[in-house]
Amino acid sequence: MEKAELIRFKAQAQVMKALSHPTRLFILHELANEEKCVCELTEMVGADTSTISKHLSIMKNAGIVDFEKRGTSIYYSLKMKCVLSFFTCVNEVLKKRVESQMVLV
Amino acid sequence: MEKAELIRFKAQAQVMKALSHPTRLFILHELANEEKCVCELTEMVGADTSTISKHLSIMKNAGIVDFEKRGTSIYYSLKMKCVLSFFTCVNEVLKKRVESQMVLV
DNA sequence: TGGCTATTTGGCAATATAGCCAATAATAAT
DNA sequence: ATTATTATTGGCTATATTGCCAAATAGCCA
Repeated sequence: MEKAELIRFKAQAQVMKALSHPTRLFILHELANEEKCVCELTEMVGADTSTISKHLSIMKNAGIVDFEKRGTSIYYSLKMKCVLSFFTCVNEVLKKRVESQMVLV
Repeated sequence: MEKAELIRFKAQAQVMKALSHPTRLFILHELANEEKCVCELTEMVGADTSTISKHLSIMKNAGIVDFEKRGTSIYYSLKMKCVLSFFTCVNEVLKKRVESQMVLV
């Protein structure tokens, strides 16, 4: 593997990793509909504010979400909507997996 | 977050996680062209055979790759080609990130 | 100002992941 | 049969991730 290739794969992996946690997928799912502030997401997930803040920070650093300060709240929104298209495929993968498990029964 | 939702997000996260490591992305990239045996991938990556075997196992469990034994070799192939389509978007994310860094200079 | 709410950051402990080596299994070739 | 080749698994250590708490920061309002 070449060095330039490795750098690119690392960068891609970082973006994918930002989409590899159940809570972050939930957040993505919510932001797909409309922007939400940290407190709203915290409430919905039922975790500590700091935990949600860190998840959002990971997604922000990956370039997936954007934020805007309004009053004391910070509203996060989905910056790269194209990531939503991943889930058609991911769900196909899951479906195929279930199907092949069915065969075993 | 509902329980059924959580289960689904966990399953999706597992698939995404299988695509969140530079080496696994390299493997994906190679398998996109043609099937490869573990020894070929090991050679290309330059890691221990056991390391590559474990990476392949993660991708196999996620339902992304398939394998076939032929002789003493085991050939892995890309089962879910749709995952390749992710990278158009991932590269857009990376491009936007670079662009916004450019603005800062 | 002082207090209140919203968010981020640092620190820490628990857990998960990665990668090497050694041991094992399965097939092929001499 | 014995030996060589290919791959998987278990074990171990190093590193990364997660999630809570506590502390710090920032804006709003009385």
